[in-house]
Amino acid sequence: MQERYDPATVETQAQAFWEETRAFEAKEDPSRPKYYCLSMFPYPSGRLHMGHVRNYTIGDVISRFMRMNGHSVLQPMGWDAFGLPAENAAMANGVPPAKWTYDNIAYMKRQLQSLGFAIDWTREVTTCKPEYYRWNQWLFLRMLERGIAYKKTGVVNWDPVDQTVLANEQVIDGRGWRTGALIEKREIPMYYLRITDQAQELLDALNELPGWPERVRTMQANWIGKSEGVRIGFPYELNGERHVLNVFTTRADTVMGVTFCAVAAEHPLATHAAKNNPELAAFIEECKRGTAMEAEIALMEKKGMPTGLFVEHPLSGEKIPVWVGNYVLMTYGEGAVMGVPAHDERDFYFAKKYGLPIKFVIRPLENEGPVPDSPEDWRPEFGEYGVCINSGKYDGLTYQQAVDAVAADLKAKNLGDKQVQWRLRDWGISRQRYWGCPIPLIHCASCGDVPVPDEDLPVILPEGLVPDGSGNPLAKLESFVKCTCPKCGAPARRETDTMDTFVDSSWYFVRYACPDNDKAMSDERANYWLPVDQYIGGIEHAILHLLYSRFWTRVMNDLGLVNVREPFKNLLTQGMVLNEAFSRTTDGKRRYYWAHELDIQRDAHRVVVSATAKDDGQPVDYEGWTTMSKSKNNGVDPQQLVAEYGADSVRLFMMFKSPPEDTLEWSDDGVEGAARFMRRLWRVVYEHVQKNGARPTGSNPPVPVTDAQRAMRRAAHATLAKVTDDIGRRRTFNTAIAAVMELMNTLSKFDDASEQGRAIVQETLELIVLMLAPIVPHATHALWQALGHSDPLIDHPWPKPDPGALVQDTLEIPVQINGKVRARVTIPADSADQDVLNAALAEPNVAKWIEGKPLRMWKYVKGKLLTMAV
RNA sequence: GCCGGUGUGGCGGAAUUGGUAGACGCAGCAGACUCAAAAUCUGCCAUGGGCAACCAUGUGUCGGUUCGACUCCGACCACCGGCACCA
Repeated sequence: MQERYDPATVETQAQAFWEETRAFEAKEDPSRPKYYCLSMFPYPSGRLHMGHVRNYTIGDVISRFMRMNGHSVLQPMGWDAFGLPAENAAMANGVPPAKWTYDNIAYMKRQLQSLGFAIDWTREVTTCKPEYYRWNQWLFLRMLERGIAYKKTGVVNWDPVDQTVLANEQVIDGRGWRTGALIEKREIPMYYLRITDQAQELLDALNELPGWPERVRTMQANWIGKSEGVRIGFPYELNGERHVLNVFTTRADTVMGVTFCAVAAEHPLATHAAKNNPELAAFIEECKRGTAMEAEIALMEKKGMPTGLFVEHPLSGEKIPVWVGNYVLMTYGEGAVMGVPAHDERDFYFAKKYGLPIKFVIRPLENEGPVPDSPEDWRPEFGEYGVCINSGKYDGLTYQQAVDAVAADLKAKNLGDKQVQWRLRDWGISRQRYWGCPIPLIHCASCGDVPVPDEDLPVILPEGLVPDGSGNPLAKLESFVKCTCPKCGAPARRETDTMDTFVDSSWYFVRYACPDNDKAMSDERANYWLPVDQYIGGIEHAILHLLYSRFWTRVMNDLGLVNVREPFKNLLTQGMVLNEAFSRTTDGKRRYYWAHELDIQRDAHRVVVSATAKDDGQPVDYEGWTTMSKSKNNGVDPQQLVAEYGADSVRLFMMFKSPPEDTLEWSDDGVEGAARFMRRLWRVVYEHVQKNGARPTGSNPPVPVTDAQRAMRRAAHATLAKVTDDIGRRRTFNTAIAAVMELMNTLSKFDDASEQGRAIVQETLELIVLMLAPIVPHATHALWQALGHSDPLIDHPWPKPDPGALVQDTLEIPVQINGKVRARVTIPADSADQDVLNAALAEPNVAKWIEGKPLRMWKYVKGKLLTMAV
């Protein structure tokens, strides 16, 4: 054993050993319980960022821990390799997305290997390779056959200058990121997957996922958004024909308070009314400008304009004006809403703004006073449930009674009924982009949309193109587009849209089980490994990716391709890694600065006071803590840290800094602290081995004879019990590491050169090495050998605490009087409650605080504390 | 705007089921070792009062439940994630 801890040597040796013994290759071993530990695969953006390091270290700790606990563990890795950044890089550098992507993959793979993750690289999956994405295409065709995939129009962001569809991310303040042109919404044909058919099951099954965080289940449930209400039809005549404008509401009890209806700008009624109304046509055009992003629409000023058309109130027969509202979403329900200004806040302000009547039809239950006449401002109680008033035959009914009565009356008139409405929309998978999986369809003038026959799959994406920002380069590549119709043989055109990259990531975890199968999408090996026992990834994926994966897995299950319906049994959502960001905006363009490009002034609390750029001395803006991202120039390169401190110190620091589900604020301080701990651990083992020799404990644990020896052994085994629980159940690696550090501090103070003392030191060091093995696998691999063991640590069984070592004879119990600790008493561990009280009353400080006052109550919480009230 | 989350010393965090607030680490201060530096080791380290024992205050803000609240309830504030074409 070397005297000095040299991470570079130790890590090279350990990694060479794992490689020689092919230690990371997962086996379908029926004799052991399986454990599938999956981390969300990275987008190959260039280099690993700290979020990846955090994610994959968590996965590696769990994998190695489960392996030591006797499981056959699969920990795979792959690349979410299609996507927009490759096209952006291509435009910036003139390099095809494929080359850029494969170069990045090669670099990032080396980085992952240098961090010592126990990944089975024989199962590597890359989504931009035909042998992977052919199965996207194959399953898409199966969905088409079953009507799960279908075609309809969808709304996209249109850049009128570049004549191209933009992603939401490429729209900045309503303008195209490259052209600066005002963005328009545009409707184009797209392919959709009927995820809404599964809405009820996707919602119900959330209750069967106890291994998922509550917050993720809540977010998904709200996203699916089941609401039970009433569909209400407002009849109207148009060109002599009778039509019905359908709206959905959860407040059918307020139907007699309707004073207007509002439709989306894209609604047929709006289009009709605009024909002879240039002012309205202009307003509709205005509504169509701006982005398709829901968040921006929600923040817009609510605007409207009357169509001049009226509908009939289905119950009162009143004439109700129809407005166009920029806040009405064509995608929710039927693109129309009823307006009840008296009982809906948004309708209230809309009515105030445009002088529409406000009719109160609900009185709050507890309020018997008069109904407000024409209030200036909205009050929360207006929106509460109550009793119907001014509602004719419904007067006096409560919420549920009124809803039932209104629904029944509407049904009788054939103008509505109770209805379940979902917030969830079908999944649009068409992207007007080059770097993605081609949608396997052929457009024939006579046969229509014709699926590519299975034997012609995969439709291969040509890899050499370089997009220029003016639309999809595939559409300009005649050799790709020109083809013959598989049905009639006539010349035809190939679909040039590609699939949403969420398709790629919706089933990659299946393919890890059988990446080499070129005959089928999945096979029996998938049924051995699935479901994923532990999934780990960023909280930002809590809704979309996880919901799509759940949906896709159900489709595969229905087709008999996998035998699970839920892909992920347990989910750990790690928090974001944050860093400070600095930027300067000139001429509307924002530039982000690296910290090393700045002089940063901080106050005594290390809070940034000001910052100036080194190149021009001018101030830059401090944006505070935000997620590390490439665009913000605030990422930290793990490679530099690994080179300086070693992989183990980086891993230790990432696990110690924060609990895995919390955000992690990056700081350079602390990696050094982790390295210090590693050096100290190394030195303690070295000194012990030098002094006492390496004599493995074996099956006969040391027998303590002194109190100090007993205490030392108890500390070691109590720590083991805690660390086992922290890693195995709680997943709080930070507290596990803290406990080991504490044990190291205790061991440093244990100075005992006797035979028993030396054996206890040996045993404690062995336990420390075993407990840290999943977290810092390289150094512990070497230290295990130094302690005299010849078996590989990676497969050594996880130790169990010795119950005999944990027994305590006496306890120190805090004594509370009126909720404040006033003394501590030392008592035998098996004391009766009354004896503990007597011991406490004998304490001078207790006597002082009681001072003859009678005890109102007292209680001994066994082993924890004694409390009394006077 | 809607949905979800977070808030504890100078800093990251600990307190697992309502039971000792501040474990462990970072930074800082003091000392030891050294010709010196680095490395290492020891001690101190919420605020106010006190020589000390100890006392008071204290977990974003305001209020409540309880013998006892960081933990439960209500209202509010700030920040973070998601909002369907970033991944």
